[in-house]
Amino acid sequence: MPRRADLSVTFCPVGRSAELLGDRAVLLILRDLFVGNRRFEVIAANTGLGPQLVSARLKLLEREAVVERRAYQERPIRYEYWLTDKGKDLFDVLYAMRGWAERWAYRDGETGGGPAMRYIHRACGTDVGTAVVCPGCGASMGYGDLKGEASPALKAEQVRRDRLQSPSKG
Amino acid sequence: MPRRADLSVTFCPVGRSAELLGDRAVLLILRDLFVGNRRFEVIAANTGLGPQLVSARLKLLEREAVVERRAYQERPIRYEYWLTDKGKDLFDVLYAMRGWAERWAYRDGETGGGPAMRYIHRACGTDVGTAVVCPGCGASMGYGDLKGEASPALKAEQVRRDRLQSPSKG
DNA sequence: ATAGTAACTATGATAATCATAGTGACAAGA
DNA sequence: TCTTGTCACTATGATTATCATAGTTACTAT
Repeated sequence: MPRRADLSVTFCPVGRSAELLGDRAVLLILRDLFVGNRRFEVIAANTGLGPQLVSARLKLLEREAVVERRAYQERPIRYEYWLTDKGKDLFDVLYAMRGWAERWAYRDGETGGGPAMRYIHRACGTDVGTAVVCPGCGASMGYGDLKGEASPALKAEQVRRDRLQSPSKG
Repeated sequence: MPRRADLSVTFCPVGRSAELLGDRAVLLILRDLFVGNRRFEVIAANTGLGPQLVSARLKLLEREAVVERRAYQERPIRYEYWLTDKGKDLFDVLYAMRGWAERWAYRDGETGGGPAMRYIHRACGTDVGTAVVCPGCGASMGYGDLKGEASPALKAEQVRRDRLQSPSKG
């Protein structure tokens, strides 16, 4: 990122968040981490970002204590990236972004009727739509309380991405 | 922005939002619009962004129907930028960003004890902290239901910014 | 010895951002 | 009329980030 005026160090909380979140690559990587994609190659493939960008952003997220690198095997040593508590607490932001997109970012019928991604409140089983408070039981919901399910259109896209990455398994 | 792979057209709702919101300038401009800064020069000064960037992003936001340009005077013709309904609906995202920053982005005592920005639920007068449901009356809150008040530290910073822009009024 | 896998790093072209300066249309005062 | 001032931008050239592509490292499996 280009060097910026020192207005970048601000007391404004939105400004502070924007330093980290005002970056497409960061948001896409966070999305993947929330969905459970923890490995470098998977994240790179699913976000469509080049490996240098993924590498740079994961390092940034680690430095910011949003993400934590854990070895999942020795010999050859391989790592996964896990959200920390600080990272998991970004769920509300991503969930709000998703809600806005569901309401505004699709043309009619583009997703085949329903939302692009459905969320079910684990505790009571209701489809929460884009609400932040469960319309079924009234509980407020955070990370872990919701189970996401991709629409057929989104699932199909994910399969296409996998094919692109490993054509041998076609 | 550099040309990207066509993975940018995705069915993933977070991905769609990220196309617009994954940009520091966009987030800072939106913040200003939510705070009530609607004029070009004020936005440029308060965000610390150059006029070309502000110009480019306002055009983008207008194209995306998030923002609407309205003349506030003829001769000489001058414009203000107003959030549309689609724009106002981004409040939840910015509010979630603010909440995360309040919880994680400040060192102890940096803001002088309290939050950088306080929000009061207009309907019942309680300080909502970083909650999405009013801890006083239990109502869920959106744009317009909350009144923001900057902490002394943040206010001081805004004054400094004004001084920078118009030193004559020092 | 060869091929494969996962997590990266290196390179050069392209594109975005920055600081700074300038433009156009008008108003207000000397 | 001439100068100064205001607001909303546009223009320019240097700097920096991103992209596509290729290569590296360290192993395992055949």
